[in-house]
This record gives sequence, C-alpha cells and structure tokens, in this order.
Amino acid sequence: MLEFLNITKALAEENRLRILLALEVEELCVCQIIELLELAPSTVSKHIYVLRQARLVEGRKDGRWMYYRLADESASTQVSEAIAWLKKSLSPSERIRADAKRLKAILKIDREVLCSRQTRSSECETG
Amino acid sequence: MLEFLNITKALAEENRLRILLALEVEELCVCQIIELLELAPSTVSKHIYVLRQARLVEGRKDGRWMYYRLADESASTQVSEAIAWLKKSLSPSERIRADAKRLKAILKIDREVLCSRQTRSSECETG
DNA sequence: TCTATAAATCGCCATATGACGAATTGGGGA
DNA sequence: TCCCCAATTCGTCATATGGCGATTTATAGA
Repeated sequence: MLEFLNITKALAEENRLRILLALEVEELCVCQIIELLELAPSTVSKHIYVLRQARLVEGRKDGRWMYYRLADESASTQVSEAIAWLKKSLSPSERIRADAKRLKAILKIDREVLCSRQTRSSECETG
Repeated sequence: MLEFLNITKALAEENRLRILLALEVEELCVCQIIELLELAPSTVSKHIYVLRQARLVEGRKDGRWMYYRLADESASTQVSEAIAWLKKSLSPSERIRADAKRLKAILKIDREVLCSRQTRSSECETG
C-alpha cells in the first residue's frame, strides 16, 4: 500500500509527469530538465527526489553532473507496471507535444553551454 | 494530461484507495463505505466526489440511498487502464486485509440497520 | 403537507505540498 | 590548497487538501 501510494503521489503532479515523459526519450542531466521545465533548480531537485523515493527514476553521477533515467527492468513489479501504465495511458496533450519539441531543441545544445547559460542568466530562449 | 492527472490525484490518497478496493468486491451504499472507513460522512462524500470526477466510480440513486461501483467497460480507455493497473499492482498490505475482513462483516448487516446505527451513535463496533 | 433521514455541500481549521532564494555539499580544475 | 559550479538541502511562503461539524438538498413515509 505504502509503495503504491508513493508511486501514485509521485505521478499526481504535472511537472513530475513532464520529467518522466522527457526521460522516456533519453537519460537527462539535471540542467537539461531544469531548462525544459523552466523552474528553479531547487524545485526541480525536489521533484526528482520524489520520483527517486518512488523508485520511478534512477540516478548516476558523472563528475559534477547527475544523470537520471526511468527505472529499468531491474525495478520492482509495482514500479515496472506503473511505468508501463504511464506509457500506455498518458495520451499526448498540447503541453506534452510542446515539451517534446522543446526537448529536441535542448538536446542539440552542448550540455556545458546549457549549464553555464543557466548560471549567467535565462535570456536566451530555447524553443 | 488533465484527465490522467485527475486519475493519479484520485489514486494518491489512502482512504480513496480503500474505497476503490472495497468497490472491487461489490457495489456499496455510502453508509457502508462510511462504516468501513470510520470517517465523517462529509469526508467520505468528498472522497467519493473526487473519485467520480476522475470517472473511476459511478453512482446510481435508489430512493434515499446512493450506490457506487467501479467504472465498468463503458469507461474511457484511461479509466479502464487505471483500474486494471490498480487491481494488478496494489498488493495486499495489513490494512487492506483488515479492510477486506471488516467489509465482510459490514455486508452481513442489514443496510437500514447500519444507516440508523450511524445516526444514533457509533458505539457498536463492526469488526 | 410535514417530518425524518441519507447524502451532498459549505465553512472552517490543521497539515501537506509546490514554489523560490539562500546556504550547503561534493567533485574538478587552477 | 583554493575556488568554481552542478546539484541538493534548508527555510519560508502561498496554496491545496483532508478532516470535521453545521447546513442544505432530496426523497420516503406519516
């Protein structure tokens, strides 16, 4: 029950769904997720924390950067079922399409450039 | 996205999960759900409202009583998938087992007796 | 028509949650 | 060693949500 509730609570927030959908495309660095959602780093970090608690995403550290990906086949049945359900049931809305388009643009930007751009200012728009 | 979020938000609360699991057994009258959860009628009513908004449950009026059941095959794909996922993924916990046992006892009580008992007092324990 | 009552709605309160900026942590590179 | 910076954690605020009791609504029965 508790594990299940952790999962449904994690899925019950729009920005967290956006993160999961983005990770469906490919593994992402935190700065790429920040750029996609256009939220403060601390906010994004907290959302990722909730997703990790629910075991829906897994992280890997690479130097100063953290990369996150959807939980894979090594995950528990509950988690795997949840991700399968998510993929099957979440039909494309306007926002989801916009995110997908925006993510394509973000992936074209060199990651180091993206991170430093966030540090300096957020003048340059991505989409 | 919005429909999906309505569903995940509805599923992201323990007492609402308890209601859905009880309705898996059979259609129930509100007073039976109140007896099971041991919460105020107004609270239970609000939970049912959320479940209805998400289209996870359907109601039918019979005189002064309202009966609720899980959404059936006439429901949207998203709703059907959600219920299928719920049934498949929510493994029995202590609380779920206790509820199942308690529900059996509640179903043995005549509905009118149950309702009037709630009105007078909550002295008589059910399980 | 009037009363009783099952359920829903309203109003209120306490707690949970999402948002941000500030401060902290930890790994590279000078 | 010292500084830089990606990411996280902490502190705070505004809003959302779950809980209850009081009130309202709707229907059965006198």
